[in-house]
Amino acid sequence: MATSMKTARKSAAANELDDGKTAADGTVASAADRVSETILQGIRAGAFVPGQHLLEPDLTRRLGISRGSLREALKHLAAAGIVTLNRFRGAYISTLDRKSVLDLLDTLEPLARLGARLAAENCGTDAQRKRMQVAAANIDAATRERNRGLYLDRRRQFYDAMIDIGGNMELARAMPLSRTDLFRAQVETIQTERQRMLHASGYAKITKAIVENDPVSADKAVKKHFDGTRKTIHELPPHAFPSLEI
Amino acid sequence: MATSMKTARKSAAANELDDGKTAADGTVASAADRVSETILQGIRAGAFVPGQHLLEPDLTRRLGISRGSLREALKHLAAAGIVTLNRFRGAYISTLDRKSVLDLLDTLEPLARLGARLAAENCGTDAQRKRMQVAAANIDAATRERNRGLYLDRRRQFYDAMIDIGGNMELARAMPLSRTDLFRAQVETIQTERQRMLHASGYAKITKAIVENDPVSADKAVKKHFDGTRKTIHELPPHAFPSLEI
DNA sequence: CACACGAAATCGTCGAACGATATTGACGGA
DNA sequence: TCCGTCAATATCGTTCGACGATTTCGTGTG
Repeated sequence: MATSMKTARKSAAANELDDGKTAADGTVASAADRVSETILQGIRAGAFVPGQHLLEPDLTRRLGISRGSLREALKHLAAAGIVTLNRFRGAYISTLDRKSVLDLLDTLEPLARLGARLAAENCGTDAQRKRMQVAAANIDAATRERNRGLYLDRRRQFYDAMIDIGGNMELARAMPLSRTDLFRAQVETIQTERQRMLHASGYAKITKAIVENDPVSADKAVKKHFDGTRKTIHELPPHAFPSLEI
Repeated sequence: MATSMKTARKSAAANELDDGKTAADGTVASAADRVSETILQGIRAGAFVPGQHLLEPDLTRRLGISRGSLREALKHLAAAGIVTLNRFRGAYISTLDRKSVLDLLDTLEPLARLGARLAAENCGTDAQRKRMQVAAANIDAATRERNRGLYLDRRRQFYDAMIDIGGNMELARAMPLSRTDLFRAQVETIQTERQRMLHASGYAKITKAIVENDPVSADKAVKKHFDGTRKTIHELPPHAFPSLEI
């Protein structure tokens, strides 16, 4: 298992990172940051699967960066819980069992509710309302297209918009969104169509409450959203949560 | 300013880190982890102050580690918001303004309340009750001793105990405790004696609710604790929050 | 077939090096 | 005297090569 992009590329054995690309704020991202983002993106797109072993020589060659920069990136991802580092055994994409996922939901929920309340209180300009509505529409479109990578990207963008508008930047740091990407990537391929649609529809309700500047409804919509996700998790079959020990 | 440990040591120009020390679970900590912990500890103890410039050559010499390991550690701390990295200008201990602190409190509060509820639900054994009571008593003792470094260490241990007992390890990852250490270190020297005592007394009330397995009271006690802290922040003079731009 | 042994693979850490950028201070002209 | 320009320095970002430590795995032996 887990050798999807293994043989995909052979020539041009370097740099599939967006070299020296600016990071939204004009500053160029460091090599390690680009690696982190590439791996995260790879997880969302399904190129990296939970449990997969990340080999340093392989990655340095494929990404065209030095071992030092790669190790910085892996360290960063390990701190975020995206990869697990085993001394002398290497890095693995983390695997979440059912309890971890439920714990993650318990942790994320109050933060998401806070974020939604703040966004609802703070969504004052037309540009902000537009941004939320576009983000929600994008999620909806990706859901209908059944494009899993796109869906996870846009889900992330939705949260980013909500947090931005809310204006509490500490929240952006604390919310375990990357770890949630991991869990979503693990679940996305297994859940039923109905569960997928149900989950996607939650974002529209949250958006509605936010653009109407209704913090109470926004809070409630997020709560319902999480309750639904919990229900889905309970319904998932055991094989959705690999038990293979690291 | 901020050169306390500068001249303290002259010979044995290396390794004030606990070499190869085990990290509670038997595994030896990596060099970068030891550096992170040393810097964090230095912040709590006051050896590093917000705004201080961290020079790589200086730190590698003082800590006795390579530049690569140091940079891994700085990257980690930057991700946690403890230090700020400026491209080609180096690393600085982060500085929190009043809004950031209030945002941090808003973010931390729901997580702390969740942690307290879980701990209250889960505090079943005598050992667990004992651990909470000892942690609370330790905070109290450090407060009376007016030992700021000790107080911050034990405050951290209190939260660790609460989270451990609660059993939700995602919470441990998400709670911005290190960033709170930063804010506490910034505030600790400025707040009045009354404010200090008031804050410290909150932990006893939280502990009481937890050992009595009363989640509702635990939640309420944490809420009151945070309300008190917010009040303190509002009362603090402007000079408690450096505005010197990085 | 179980077990010991050794080779290969991989990781953790270090040291040196080079280019890129910010900061600093000197210099000269208005 | 003051201010702008330019070179020197300090520091960072990144890469490369090297060494020891540890795990993993294949092989030979009893």
